[in-house]
Amino acid sequence: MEYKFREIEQKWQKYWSDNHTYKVDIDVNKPKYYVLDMFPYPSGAGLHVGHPLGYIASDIFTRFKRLKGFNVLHPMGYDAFGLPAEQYAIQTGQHPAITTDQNTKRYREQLDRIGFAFDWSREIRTCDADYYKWTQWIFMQLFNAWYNNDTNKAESIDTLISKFETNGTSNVNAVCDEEVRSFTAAEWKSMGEDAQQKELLKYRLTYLSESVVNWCAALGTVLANDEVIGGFSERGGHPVEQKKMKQWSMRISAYAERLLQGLDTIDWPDPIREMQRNWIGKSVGALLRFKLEKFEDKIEVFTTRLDTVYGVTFLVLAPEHELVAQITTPEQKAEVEAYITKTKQKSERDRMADVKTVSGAFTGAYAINPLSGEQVPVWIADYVLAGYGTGAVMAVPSGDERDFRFAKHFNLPIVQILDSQVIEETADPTKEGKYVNSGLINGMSYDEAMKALVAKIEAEGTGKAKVNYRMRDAIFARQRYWGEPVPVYFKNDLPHLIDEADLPLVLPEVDKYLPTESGEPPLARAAGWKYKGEFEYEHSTMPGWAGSSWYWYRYMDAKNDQEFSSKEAAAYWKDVDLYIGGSEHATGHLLYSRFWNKVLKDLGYVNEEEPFKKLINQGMIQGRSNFVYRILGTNKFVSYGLRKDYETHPLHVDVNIVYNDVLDLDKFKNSLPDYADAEFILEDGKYICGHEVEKMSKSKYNVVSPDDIVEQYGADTLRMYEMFLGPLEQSKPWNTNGISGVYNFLRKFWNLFLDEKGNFSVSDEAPTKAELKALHKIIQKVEEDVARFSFNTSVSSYMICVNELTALKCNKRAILEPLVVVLSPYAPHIAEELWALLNPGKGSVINATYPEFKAEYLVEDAFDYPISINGKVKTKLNVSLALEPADVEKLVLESADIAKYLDGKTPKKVIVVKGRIVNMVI
RNA sequence: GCGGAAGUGGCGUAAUUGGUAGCCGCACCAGACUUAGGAUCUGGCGCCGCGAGGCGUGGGGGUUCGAGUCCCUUCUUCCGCACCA
Repeated sequence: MEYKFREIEQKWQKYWSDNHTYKVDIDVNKPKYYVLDMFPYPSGAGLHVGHPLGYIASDIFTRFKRLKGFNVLHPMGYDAFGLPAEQYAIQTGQHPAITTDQNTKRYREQLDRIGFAFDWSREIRTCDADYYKWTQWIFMQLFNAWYNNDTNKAESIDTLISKFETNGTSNVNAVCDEEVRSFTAAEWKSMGEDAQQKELLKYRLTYLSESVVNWCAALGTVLANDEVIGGFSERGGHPVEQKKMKQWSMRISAYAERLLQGLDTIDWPDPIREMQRNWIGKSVGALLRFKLEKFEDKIEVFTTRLDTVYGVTFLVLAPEHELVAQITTPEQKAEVEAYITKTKQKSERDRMADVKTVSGAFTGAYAINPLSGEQVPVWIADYVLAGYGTGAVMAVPSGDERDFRFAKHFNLPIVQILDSQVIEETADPTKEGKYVNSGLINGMSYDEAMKALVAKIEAEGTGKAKVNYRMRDAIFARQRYWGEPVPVYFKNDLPHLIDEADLPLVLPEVDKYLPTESGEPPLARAAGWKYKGEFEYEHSTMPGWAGSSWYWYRYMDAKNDQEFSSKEAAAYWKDVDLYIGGSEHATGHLLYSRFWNKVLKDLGYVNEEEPFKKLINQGMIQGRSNFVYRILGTNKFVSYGLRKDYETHPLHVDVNIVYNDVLDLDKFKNSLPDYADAEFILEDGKYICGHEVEKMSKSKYNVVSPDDIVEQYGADTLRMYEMFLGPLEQSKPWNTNGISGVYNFLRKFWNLFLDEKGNFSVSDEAPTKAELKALHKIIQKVEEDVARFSFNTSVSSYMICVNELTALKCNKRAILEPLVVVLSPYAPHIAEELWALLNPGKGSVINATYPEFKAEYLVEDAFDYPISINGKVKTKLNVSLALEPADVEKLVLESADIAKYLDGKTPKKVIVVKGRIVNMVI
């Protein structure tokens, strides 16, 4: 009876599907556990061997938890809206729904072949109207909510309206747009419906506003900040420019502090939490107003170093600052305007790349330092960003390097403010020492000075303590076709939600997936697409992150057509216990999901403040490319070791026709017409290829498909080998060469269950001590490894166990049956087959119980002590473990064998660590 | 520039509390077998050395009876952020 993995795997995959083995339901008698994978975008290329890495790990964890008695939710679905399908639709005219459906089916086939324990009855696709109905519904909740700073949570917009009706704006402490009006209750009531709606829009958690956005002309859409990398689009690498447009946004900035605080409560990798902290960018400082000379207006600056205020020798405004035009003197006008023009011409990228060059222009205006009363000139410079803080800074050249360079360049004064400051060559940002040249705070330390200054500015009304966040509100609209329609129509140019009863607002058909001639998004093409036949719908669609910002709740109750998820389901499944996915979503999906989750919680729909308790980032599987070396100008290829003797050009060769870096010459000749009559210079009769680690990609011919591996070695081998490659979090290259070791292991494991004639046979004899020890070692090891997500070390340990049992010729049921259960999370197909042979008719091994570890089987009575001298191991001595250190020392000193290493000397000191080591100092 | 992660045989890696560095596997070498195979089995395999022995976890220094592990310093690679006031 051979190990026929193809038959076995097909058989059990069918069994699982027919018997709904992995379907789970709410069961209040069992503890819940929720294991989630970041759901994939179903691309046309299908899965390569790197994609399932995280899914395999989460699957092992799921199966293990089930064996441990948990009710485990482990669903899968598709993040199916997205740009690639739409770009393809533009090229081919084919509806993106069709290609998406094809790709999804292919993904499903590929996933099924790997033998995952997904509950497919809960499958979701974000592009299904049944699903996006609820994405639209959540959008409506955000539209109908505002953030109350007094209660520190989102509330229904109704509570804001009633505040307006009773007291106007006077008792409202909200997160809102900057240019909100102040009004009394009477004024509010007399405002008129449209004016009221216009005002409310400035408070809603999702709102329409004129703002500067990242516009990508090549993709024909705006992008969120996290979709722009170094001035180029994340997808496609097209240039992105700043443009002022009316756009939907999400008021994520309201949650900045809670998003920051929450990071301390979740078990996530430090780098991800750090990236989110940076993205949120909290800084604690103060706002300070400088009065302008000759004008009524004041310049407000934000500073984190209020203590340096006496070192201010000039102010700098962003060139876009609203006061620039007003305050510029006639003499300086030409220079300032020229500078502004020059800045505008520079792209975002140029501006970022060119950090070294100092540039700026003097406005001719002066402002008064509110603390020192000194007059300081007002400049403009592009190192001050319009979008951060107030768009104006107080320049302290002694303490800030940029200000220092600016002052040197334009010959502005530099004033020392701390006695310990060294400012000959460069700025010194120190907080040490006592203040000098600093009026009020002379002689004080940093802490004293800060206290005194904050008290002073708040008392005089020239400023206040202030916390600033770098995170901006998130743009929530794309001028594209393949996304969720926004459930909004326009009346008198104002947005209104459609009736909840009219959900879902279905994506309409269009004749082309391109913008209209007038530059409107594709949805503007939809013929007769009007709300109640009368009102224009919003023509933008939602961004890619909309559908993924709440999907873990849908899995809890995927078929519910009354609610996005029932209260009962949310109360039982609560949150995701383990979330596995790539780190590329650090500041996108993982931040937006936390944001929506908090909104849903504030509005009373869910219970958890944080959606993902533990997060693990699986590493990337890189490609390992192979190369052949063509001699220049010929069709002759020289083997790797001899290539230095010729002038060659390296060419990528398909890794699937190379074995252990040896090229299959026939397959190579057949691979391309050009190669049909290729000639070779061999070494040792073989053609050896070069190799290099690169990204796995089609163009580098290093893509390995899981389908091919499953076909050749089986899914269990693939699963175990992916884990065997190394720690889950680490990036590592895929090299199919090593896989035979894992395959051989499974065959060796299988052979334990066979007699000499190759028939299935296990004995009911009592196990020996050595056999029990081998078994309990692996029971313990796998338990520990899974708990710390160290899946690679388990695989080695299984190998050790099977090597030991093979050497012991163990075929005993008492050992092998528990071993099948222990292996089943990693290699479920072979485990099912053997479990069925051991226990005919008893059902799936997933319903077995993980065997109990008993430490007594691991106890040894003697130990080979390493005997070291000055820390270097010289020999060993077998001593009973019952002996105490003093007795061990005595035996060591008496041993003639050890005496010869002592060189006749008496050790100065002997250290005996029981059960570990003996060290002698001579 | 700032922040983070990581450097161990030819390769992927292991070493859970400071206690025998290199487990497990690949590749390689030698042998056996013969349905001559990208098969299977046995043995070897960190480096230098015939050997005794010496050296060895990116480099340098330190703490310790003892350091891959802790501390200082330095180099390299990868990732993120990047005029953030």
